[in-house]
Amino acid sequence: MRRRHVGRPRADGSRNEGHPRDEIIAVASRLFSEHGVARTTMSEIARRSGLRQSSVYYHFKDRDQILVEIVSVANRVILEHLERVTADGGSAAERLYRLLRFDARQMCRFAFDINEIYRLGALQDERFADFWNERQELNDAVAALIAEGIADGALREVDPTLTALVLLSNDEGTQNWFRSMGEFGQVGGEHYDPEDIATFVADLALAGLLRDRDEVDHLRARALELDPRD
Amino acid sequence: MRRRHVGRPRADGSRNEGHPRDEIIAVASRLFSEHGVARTTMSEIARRSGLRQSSVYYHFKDRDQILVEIVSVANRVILEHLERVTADGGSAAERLYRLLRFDARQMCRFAFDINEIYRLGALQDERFADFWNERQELNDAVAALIAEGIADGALREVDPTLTALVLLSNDEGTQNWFRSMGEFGQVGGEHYDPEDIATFVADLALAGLLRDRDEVDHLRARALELDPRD
DNA sequence: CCGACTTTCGATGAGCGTTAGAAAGTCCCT
DNA sequence: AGGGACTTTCTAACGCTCATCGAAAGTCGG
Repeated sequence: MRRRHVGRPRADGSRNEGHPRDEIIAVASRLFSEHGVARTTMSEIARRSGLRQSSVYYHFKDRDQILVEIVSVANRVILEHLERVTADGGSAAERLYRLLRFDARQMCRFAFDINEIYRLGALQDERFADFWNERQELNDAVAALIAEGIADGALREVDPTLTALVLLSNDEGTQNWFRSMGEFGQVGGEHYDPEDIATFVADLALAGLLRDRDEVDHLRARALELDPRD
Repeated sequence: MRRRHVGRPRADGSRNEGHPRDEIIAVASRLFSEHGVARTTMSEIARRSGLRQSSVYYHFKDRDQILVEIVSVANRVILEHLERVTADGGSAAERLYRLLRFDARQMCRFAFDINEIYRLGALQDERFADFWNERQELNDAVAALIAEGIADGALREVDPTLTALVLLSNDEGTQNWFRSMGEFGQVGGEHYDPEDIATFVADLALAGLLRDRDEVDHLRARALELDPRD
């Protein structure tokens, strides 16, 4: 049994089923996505949540707190997929392909910009600590996958840590132009969707890493089978 | 013959040889780089330039104007290198390798963050128009290089435009973690410098694109010879 | 019905980017 | 040498932002 609307009523009379926190997160997420974090004001977030500006601070300590809440989802989605991929088994190369493709797709689809976090979050530790830890976890997992692939002879001999960093940041970089493409319509008259891009990025990465490059077709087929378009 | 200190003297008595514009650009560039664009205030820029806050507006229309001035350099440096590479001749694959490596190196070295521009500049056209046009020019050039490489049989058959976008954004993505690495010391206990990273990124890209992957060693050797560490 | 708790409000303050107009010099012409 | 034009900087002010504070308006449990 849930209490019904405890607390002072809102000025505009609106009521919110479920936690206002969630409503704020949803609204902020969309605004951050549309206008960028820097150009989104607390007033705007409050207004669209049916609240006065200062009321948002009852639910969140400050603006960055909202950000943290949103971005922590990003890493978590990919880490979850990592677990699934691990559970499914298959060769290291196959798991790597699936992870990279999923990550790139996720980046393109993600409600807003991971790159902005690097700017806003890089300095102020503490609050973003969880984010960076999970990021590190992801990076270690990819590095381990690469090391495994090298060990079993499927991949060329590269530095696993460096390669993991480069591959993950490739995915993030992809988001840059994909997002601006959305705003400007197309790039160079062509249109690409997240599926195409993600698949191509994964293809290119493994074509560069595999000893036997013909293997890529097989990996792609497996990935499309196990992680279909949703 | 140059006039000596026309205009009202500064409050703090400081004098500036050369144009204050250049001083402001230099100061802003460093601050943007250290703290990010979003967290750099006009007061801080002014203070370090020996000016009062509002005096900066005599030299620049607004904050973004300073940004535009700085970032326009980024594309231009790479476009210049493109010209040099074109003039030097060599196979399409060789020119592509050199361009990618230079771009990645440039990104790591660049005083501040290209990714932030995508966020801040994406929406407000006009002022950033030149930046985007030059970016497009670069992209077209890379796509043309790839097309040429496919035509002469050196590269696999890929979509030149899509590949160009992905490769360039890879370079940009690299900057993300390279920069945060610098702040946090190292990543995973390892240390990488821009040369290593850039060379690896170019290696990986061409290993994925070349039909004959053994060719990479040759391309790398040529690139190191023609574009030595500076 | 009353006190405790929850949620929102309105008022307020410090700090930001930006604008406007005055001020303090140099330069050039007579 | 004097004075007007020009250049560069200043001080003062405005409107907007994020954030804090204490009061207010409801529900809940006894």
